Amino acid sequence: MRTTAGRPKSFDEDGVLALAMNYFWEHGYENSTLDDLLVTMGIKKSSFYHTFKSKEELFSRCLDFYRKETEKIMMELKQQIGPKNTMLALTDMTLRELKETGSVKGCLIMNSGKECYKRYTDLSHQIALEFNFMVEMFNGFVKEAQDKGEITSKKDAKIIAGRYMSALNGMIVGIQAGASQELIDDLSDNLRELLE
Amino acid sequence: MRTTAGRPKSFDEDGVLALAMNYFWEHGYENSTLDDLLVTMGIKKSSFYHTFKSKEELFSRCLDFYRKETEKIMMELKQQIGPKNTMLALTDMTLRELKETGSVKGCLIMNSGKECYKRYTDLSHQIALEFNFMVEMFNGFVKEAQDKGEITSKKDAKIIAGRYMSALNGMIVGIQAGASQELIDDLSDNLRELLE
DNA sequence: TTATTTTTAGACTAATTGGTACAAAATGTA
DNA sequence: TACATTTTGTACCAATTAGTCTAAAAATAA
Repeated sequence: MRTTAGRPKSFDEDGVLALAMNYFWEHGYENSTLDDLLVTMGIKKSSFYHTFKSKEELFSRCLDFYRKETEKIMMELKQQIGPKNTMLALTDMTLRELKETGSVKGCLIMNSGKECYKRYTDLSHQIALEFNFMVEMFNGFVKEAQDKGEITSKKDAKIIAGRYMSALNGMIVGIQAGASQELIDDLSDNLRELLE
Repeated sequence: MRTTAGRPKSFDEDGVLALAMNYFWEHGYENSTLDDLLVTMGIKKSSFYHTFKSKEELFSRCLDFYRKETEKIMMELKQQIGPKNTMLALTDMTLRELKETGSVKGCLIMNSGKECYKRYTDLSHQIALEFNFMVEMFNGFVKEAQDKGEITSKKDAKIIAGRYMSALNGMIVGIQAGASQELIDDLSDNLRELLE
């Protein structure tokens, strides 16, 4: 199946993409320097620019990678624990991350939306697409949960999904701004109620 | 009342603070360069460093200024339209800003919380204080609104206030990530329902 | 006037940044 | 072998950044 001549690529593109994505996720776009990313990815600068156009293009591909990866993970989880519990798992994961590491990263798409807003128009446009893609996925989850009777609320699935996402993001921003444990506890109760 | 010798300060400290605060609010902390800020404040670099220790200290003072200013405005508004309507005004102002300018800035404290999180520990600590100060203020508003019968829900005021703040921030992040008008409309409906 | 302080103005620094250029070595195919 | 391609290494670049320094002018009090 190898048809091209020359030295073959020694690194897996998706592999380094995953590494870069996690670094971006942890540090944000602008706060990730190219040198940091290169160390993380384990490749040299010349090698990087041979494969990727720029830091921005790398980030763009990471955003896409993130959304696809998230979707894949959620779909697999849905098979195991059902749609409602998969959505609740997002809240649980956030709370567990906070307990175990002392901080929360939040959703890469949301973080990037805020960071790129009104400053990187190309990225913002892409982020809007990824965001709405995720909204659609959540809609599907809620719909399925309603069909299965996991969610008894007769509200429009779109409304439930949107409010849940929004409330989750609100909680994350609150945590990052310094919300008390008491407030965090109540906000997570609220999240669970939203899926009843 | 003037006792000190020497040339008197030609600029009002609160005045330039307000100008800097608005610039930070629009552009964020790191994306506001010192030169931009100096132009905005209308003072020279030497003059700036004579009065302020550093960019970080300026920002710190702006955060404090913002919170106090916000509180003052909300207190005044409360006198005119009552506590519940004052809280609802935050949502309305956000929606109006979006309609009129095509974008939303969000709350400076929240924005800064995200930007400084795990990176500027001193600022993060201060932001947590400002944040919880605002939470307390909102609690007071809800309590008063319940006493007046503007809010009929018997839920704990703390819970209502926390959920409202969180939902508002969730909507703002959503808008900045590219939420559809349909979603925005529903989230603002939700915000109104939270204060019933 | 004299002492004190703030102002402007401009040059300067040291560090960081994303990105380019180039050559040599490595690793494959034909 | 000849050719193609990727890799490493290193040097470099141009721009941006927060902050320092120095000196002279301006505005006030005593």
